[in-house]
Amino acid sequence: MKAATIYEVAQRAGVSIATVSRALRGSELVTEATRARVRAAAAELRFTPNRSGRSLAEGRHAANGIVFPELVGPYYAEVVLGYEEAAAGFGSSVLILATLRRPDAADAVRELAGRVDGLAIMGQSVGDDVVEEIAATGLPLVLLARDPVSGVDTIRTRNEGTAASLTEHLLGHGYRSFAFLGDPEASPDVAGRYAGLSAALAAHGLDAPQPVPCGLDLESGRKAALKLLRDPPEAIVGANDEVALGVHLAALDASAAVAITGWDDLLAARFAGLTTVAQPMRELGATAARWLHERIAAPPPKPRRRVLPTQLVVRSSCGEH
Amino acid sequence: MKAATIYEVAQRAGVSIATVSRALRGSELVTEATRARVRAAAAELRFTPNRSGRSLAEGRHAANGIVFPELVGPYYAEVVLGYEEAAAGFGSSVLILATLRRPDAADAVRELAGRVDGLAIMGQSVGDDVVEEIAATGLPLVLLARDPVSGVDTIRTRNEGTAASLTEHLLGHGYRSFAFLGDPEASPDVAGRYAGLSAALAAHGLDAPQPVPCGLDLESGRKAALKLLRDPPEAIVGANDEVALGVHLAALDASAAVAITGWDDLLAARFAGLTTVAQPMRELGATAARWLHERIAAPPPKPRRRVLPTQLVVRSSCGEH
DNA sequence: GTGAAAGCGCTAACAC
DNA sequence: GTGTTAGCGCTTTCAC
Repeated sequence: MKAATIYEVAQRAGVSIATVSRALRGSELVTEATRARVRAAAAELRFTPNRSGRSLAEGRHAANGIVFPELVGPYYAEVVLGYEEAAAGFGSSVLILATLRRPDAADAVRELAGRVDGLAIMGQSVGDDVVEEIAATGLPLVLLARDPVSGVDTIRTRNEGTAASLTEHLLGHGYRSFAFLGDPEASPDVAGRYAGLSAALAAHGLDAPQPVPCGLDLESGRKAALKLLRDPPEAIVGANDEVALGVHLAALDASAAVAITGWDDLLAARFAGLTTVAQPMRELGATAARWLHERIAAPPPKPRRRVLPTQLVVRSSCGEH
Repeated sequence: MKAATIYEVAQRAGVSIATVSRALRGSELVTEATRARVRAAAAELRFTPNRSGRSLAEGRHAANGIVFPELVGPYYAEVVLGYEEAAAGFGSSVLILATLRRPDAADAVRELAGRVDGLAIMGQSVGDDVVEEIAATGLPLVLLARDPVSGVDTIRTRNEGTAASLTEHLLGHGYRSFAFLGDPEASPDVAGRYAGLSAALAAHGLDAPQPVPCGLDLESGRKAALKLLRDPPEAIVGANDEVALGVHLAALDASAAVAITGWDDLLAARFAGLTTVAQPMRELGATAARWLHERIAAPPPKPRRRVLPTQLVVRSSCGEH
């Protein structure tokens, strides 16, 4: 059953396609009588305006996109869902794209860019070169959890400050030997957390440990911990909760008593008793959608920057209280 | 900076728009020399074909959609991500839509239907009437985790059988008094789980408990448990992990010793030691994308049905082993 | 208030 | 091999 077009509705209602368009979109320039007739015809034909035709004529997509790196873990899902919720509130549909492991990630992002009125791009998804290229086309953009690119809006969550607080807390427990699991090179978030740790240690006259490069998933954390636990430090700071939970499992297996902290405050962290840092992930996504909406309506003169607050969540994994 | 059109590329390369189209889409009917010239012109202009124009001309969107009810919890996120991964593999973009709490959910789904070549619709999102209406337009559809609708593909996960196994396991622990938290009326999944519990109890000459209606989130589970724990049964079967984890928290608070089970095997379940049932959520989404792809290419004569296997995951929350 | 007609940017017949 | 041209379905002037 082919979808009905505006022509068929027009014919059935005995009017022109222009009138159908006006009637259905609530234009003032139509008698209520004609409008009713058109509505009836449209209903009978189950008419829904073809989106491509409409977009082409209007010159806009009424859709926004979000690009994120990974399919794994609750973190990105939360951001995406916050984004969707806000975008839907503005009447925009949402296109999602996960890039990691796709050899053609840049192409996929370019293609996506052609389907939307605005795009949110998260860290670890595609390089700054691609971001700059797309920004140059004039497409409204907002960067999430990644370093700013000239002229583009950026929203991040606080890393350094809270990492320092976290470190202070661990120092308060009396720990003096630390390990950091995560690769500062791989992500600005991780870099910020490591920097906060280093700064706080330095403030106490302690040297920062060499970071132990480690993927941001549970299994990577567990494996990295297996080695580390042969000669365990007093405290292990994971770059995120999944890593920390992996360490937690390894420590349980090895019956090792070591303080562990994470980052993100996943639901699982609560049940593992993991000391961690809560991030407003949903709000991160929602703010992105809102900024994009504003930028599409009226580009602000200057690119905006925002750092959302994060909060230390102390549980039992960092030691007795 | 306005996006370049095919006309500008054509002019710059000194060819017709048809040649540009052919050259860029890899048609055989173009000299390598012209192709190179066109490519160069396109690159200089940062040309990306306008998606609406292309869709309109091709009569397809090269995009699929997925509709799910809620923004909360890892369950839906997993399904969506499985869907996205598979759809991207087929060259389809993915549009997502969360319906719950939106008064205009049906309209949003209709609108989405007009943007895609195929649509996956999950349980609890919109009613069967909307599904039937959209199915009638001929749009390829696949239903996820919900009761079948005439003529439409459906994929579910096994509930009854595994719920019975779970119940047998609890009976094996010696428990004879049970409570079920969840509303069978609200979801076919919950209904199936309750039915499996009832059947297994009946097989042992036991009456099924009245289900305790309860939302599918942690807080609902916790609140429902608060009442229940005044006169606790030996075992509490939660309709999903979030509910069960809520019960778990309530039981900890009340220092109540009661067996608890969930459903979904969230990451948190592992750390709470929750006995639960693992569902192939990612595969659920991926299968949906695959079926949609197949149905768009060539509609199968009969609607397909599939029930994906689920697996009992025994941990400590159901008692000592 | 309503209709005719000109695009929006692209693909694909059809000519040459 | 390449160009011309007719749509794809819709919105929106411009006439009447």
